[in-house]
Order: sequence, then C-alpha cells, then structure tokens
Amino acid sequence: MDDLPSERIAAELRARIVDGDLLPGDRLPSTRALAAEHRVAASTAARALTLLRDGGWTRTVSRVGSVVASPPSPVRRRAPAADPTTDDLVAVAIALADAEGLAALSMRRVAAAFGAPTMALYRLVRGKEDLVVRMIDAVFAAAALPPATGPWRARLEALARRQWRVHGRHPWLARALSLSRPQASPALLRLADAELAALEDVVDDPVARFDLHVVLTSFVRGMAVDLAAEIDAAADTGLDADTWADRDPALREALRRHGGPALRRVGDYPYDLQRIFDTGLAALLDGFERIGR
Amino acid sequence: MDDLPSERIAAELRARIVDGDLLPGDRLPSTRALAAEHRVAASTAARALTLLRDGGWTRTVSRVGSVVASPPSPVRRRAPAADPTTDDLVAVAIALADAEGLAALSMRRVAAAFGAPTMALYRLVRGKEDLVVRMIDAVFAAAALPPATGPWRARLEALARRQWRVHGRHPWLARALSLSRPQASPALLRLADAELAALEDVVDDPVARFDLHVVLTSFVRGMAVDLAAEIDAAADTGLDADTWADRDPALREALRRHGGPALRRVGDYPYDLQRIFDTGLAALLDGFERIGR
DNA sequence: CTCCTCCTCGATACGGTGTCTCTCGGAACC
DNA sequence: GGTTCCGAGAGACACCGTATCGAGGAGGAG
Repeated sequence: MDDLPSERIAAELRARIVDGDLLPGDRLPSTRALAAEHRVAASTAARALTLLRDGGWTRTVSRVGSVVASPPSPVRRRAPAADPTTDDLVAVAIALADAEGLAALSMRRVAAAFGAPTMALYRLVRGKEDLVVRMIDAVFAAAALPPATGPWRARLEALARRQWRVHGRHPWLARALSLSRPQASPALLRLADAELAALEDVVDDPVARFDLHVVLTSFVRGMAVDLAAEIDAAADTGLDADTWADRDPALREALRRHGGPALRRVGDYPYDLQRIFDTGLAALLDGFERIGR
Repeated sequence: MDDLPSERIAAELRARIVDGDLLPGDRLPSTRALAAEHRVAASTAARALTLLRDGGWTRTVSRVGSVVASPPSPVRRRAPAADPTTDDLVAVAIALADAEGLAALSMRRVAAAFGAPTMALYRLVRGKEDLVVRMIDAVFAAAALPPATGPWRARLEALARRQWRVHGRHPWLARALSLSRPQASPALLRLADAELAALEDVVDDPVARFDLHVVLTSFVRGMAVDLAAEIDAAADTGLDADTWADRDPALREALRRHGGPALRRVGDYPYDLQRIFDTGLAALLDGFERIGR
C-alpha cells in the first residue's frame, strides 16, 4: 500500500511529527529539499506534502512552505477534507459500468466520461482498485436498510433480497466483489451489522452467528454471479432465453454429448433466476430455523 | 464460438462434406482459392483446412492438397485426434495460476513456461478465454466422482465437498468461474448430472430439482470467493490470521468507526472458512430435507 | 506593481496485456 | 533442381494502469 514514493515520504514525515521530532509550527523540508534528499522528482515530493496537508498534519503557509499543524482535533481528522467531487466520479464510474460492464471500466474511459484528463482521477482516488471499492460501497449505500423490527426470518429475508436487488441493478457488482479483496466498506459493515442483529434471535453463540452471516452473504454473492452472467448474456444476444439450453446451441450440443441420464431427464428447463433465488433463500432460512431450535 | 474466420470456413466445408456435396477423395479448394473466395488471409484459410484435418474430415495428399477422408469411423470421430500437447499446455497454465494467481496468467507467461513462442499457443487453444475454460474443466475432471449410491444427503454432501476441495487447491478457480461465462464443460456437466441424480430422491418435479442444483452450486461458488481471498491474503502477508479483524489494521479501524452494535458484540471472531462452509452446507441440506418432506 | 517562489496540473512515457498480420525460411513435388 | 506451397514466429496494434516531469498559474513579499 505504501509502495508509492510519495506515500513513503509522507509516512516518514508523519512519523517524525508523531515522534515529536517536528513540533507544531516547525517548517517541513521544502519540495526541492525533499526531492534531493530522496532522489525523486519534485512533483513526487510535492505530492507527499499534499498528502500530509490533506490528512490535516500540516498546513501551508505562504512564502514559507509546509508547517506542522496544531495537534489535529478529532473532528479534523475524522473528516479529512474529502474532495466533494470524488462522489461524482464514483457515480460516473457506476453509470459506465452499468452501461458497458466491468471490462469497459478503464481509467481512461472513466476520465473521458467524467470530463477530465486521465491523471486527474488519481487525485480523487488512489487507483483503480480504490475506485472499484468506492463503487461497491456506493451502490450498497444507496438502498435503504429495511426496518430492524419483526421476526428474524422476515428481517434476514428482506436483507438478502435487498442485496439481491442491488446485484440485479448492477451486474458488474458480483465480479467486482470477487476480484477485489473484501474491503472494509461502511455500507457493507452496516449491512453486516443489520444481519447480525437479526441473527441474534437465531443463535446465542456469537461465532455461530457470524458464521451464518457469512453463509447468507456468500449464498447471495454466488447466485449473483449467475445473475451477472445471465444479464450480460441477454445484453449480448438481445433475446433473453427462457430455456436454459436454448441460450446457446453449443451448450445444447455439449449437453447431448456429455450430459448424463439425470441431466437428460430434466429436459427443457425454464431458467428463471428469481425463482431459483427464492427457492434457495427459503431453503437456507429453513436450515437456519432448524439451527435455532 | 464460431467467430473466428478460420472456423467459419471450416464449418462451411464440413457442412458440404456432410451434405455429400464433397465426396471422399474429392479435392477441397486450395488455400489460395479459399482465401480469395472468403477474402481472408492465406494463413486463415490454411488454418481452416488444418482444423478439418485435425478433426479427421480430410487428409492431406502431397502435391494435391486437402482431400476428403473416408467416412470417419465412430472411433475416429470420438477421439478427434486431439493434439496431445493441448492438455500439456492446460496443465502448464494450471500450474502457473496455482503458483502465481490468475492475474499472472498472461499468454506470454504461459508460453514462456510452456517453452514455446507466444503465438504457438493459438494453435492449441482458441484464445485466452478458451484456455481458462479448459483449465476449469481440467481441474474439475481431475477429481473422481463419489459413488452414486447411498442416501441423497450423503451424496450431495460429498459432491459439494468435492467442489469445495477443488477450489481449495486452485484459488484462482472462483475468480475464473465468475469471469468466464458459464461454459458447457464436460466435467461440470458430469458433476451436474451426479447432483441431479442425487436430487431425484428429494423432489419429483424436474424443474425444482434443477433449481436446487443451481442453488447448491452457487452456494459453493460463493463460499469459494471468500476462500480465494483468504488464500491469497495469506500468501501475501505470509501469516494466516486466525482472527478476522487481525488480518489488517485498516479493517479493524473501519470496524471501530462504522461497525454497529451487533457487529461489536461479536468481538474477536475466529475466521475459519472450513467451519463456515460446514455450517452453511448443513443448513442448506437441512432446508433441502424440509422441501423433500 | 513587480518579482519570485511554490504548487498544481496533465501530457507523455513505460511496461505490460491479448491478438492479428505478414514475412520469411524450409520442405515437398514437378 | 526449380518452383510452389505452407506453417511458424516476430512484430505491430490498440489498449491497459499509473509514475514522472515540464510547463503553467496562483499568490504573497518587497
């Protein structure tokens, strides 16, 4: 994470401030001095200073340079001067991914849609992975949490269906979730909290409770992969095949060649993911009920 | 699937042979003639002829060109002279993905590991997606199917655990499955068949049966995404964190900031995916049992 | 008002990706 | 032995994510 030279330099300076080596009011080394000391470009050193300023560690004093700020108040550090347009950027990226899929989500294309030069994105976002994580958080944050009252089963069902609907609206989501390592997204944490609260009525053991939360989430995510495939298969072919095997002749052929007797006995299968999701969710919650008893 | 010009041409010629338009011993159009007729590069036309020859439809006669072969015996067609090195290539690719992850799986790197120039891969494999699909098929085909006898629950459990173990051995698999559109892989079809056979003892309605199959498969796949993240997180950090929040300080911090009361009540959570998988599988099969009754 | 310092910005560059194309060397027949 | 043909592989192409660095503007000091 701290692989960028600018971040390495910023971290080092931050350490000196924390250690008391640099006191409030002290001047930090100038951009030029930093550049020479660390053998990096001046702009790299400048970005290190910017990072510190954005973090509230320093302030810039005209004609003097960067100066260690007064011990940052908790409030200051809690809201690190988030550039308001970052949210706009994320919204644009979501729209692009919705329209053209995750594969089309390149920094250059997002920048074009955003009306900014490519490298301007890197001032709002740490990199592509950061952008994707913010997109994930944003789509989950957009839908309101269902009320936290009533029987646990109804609450869990509502929560699962909420996630399912988000996946339906944003087909890229399942792939993004499986590509990016699980992140501490506020919206996802709120979701987890709501699920855990509902699960408190199912099992007392907190570990078992969390296990069930992971199970439910994984189930929805697993189904969402199918949903994503379904949605952009429909987008590709223009028609959404009702029947599984109709979707593509190669599949039907392979089925004929490699499919065993049980598969053949199924015959024409009306492929309807919503029905399958309902079935699976009901089965899983039935299982939860049995655990509770 | 038949998007490549060479395959389109091969398919057309194959159709003419099947129709009797071209009889055994007849000369096929020369490479040049095909190229001119279809307005493609000579090498493309040549590849079409190669495809036919590899499929056993034609043989090459010196100084004459391609000639329609005698009606291929069933045996011949069953084993379409599969270039034996394709399997070697897939094995090399699997080893590379196991060792360095899906991100490192580039055609150039596979070619280097395979000891061949990059473009040589394209004679064994249609492209990268084709390679990945073959990898998926290969890893599922490698493990033997459990015996198809005994109570349905034990059979389903064995099948699910088998898939789970495959995911554990090949962490790239979950991501590959979610990236590639579902393919008609022989090994996966055999798996589906076995699951459906076991499910025949659960529900009579074939549609509901297939629904349950999709549910079970999706559950395993969803859990496998977590498994993949876990495995390569462990590979990155070197240590495998027993406790969920220990894994990375940023997560702990986010938990403190955004985590709600229910999340906090969980406290230190021993993160053990095998236990979670067991719990989830048991819950799901409990649900299946209730449907059966 | 002028000058000078500093910083911000974005064009460019780099090392990668998957795949197509085209040229060249060599083998096989007249 | 000359010519024809084919296949192999090097390079080209259009992208990707992002580090770097030169040019430009903003803003305070004198």
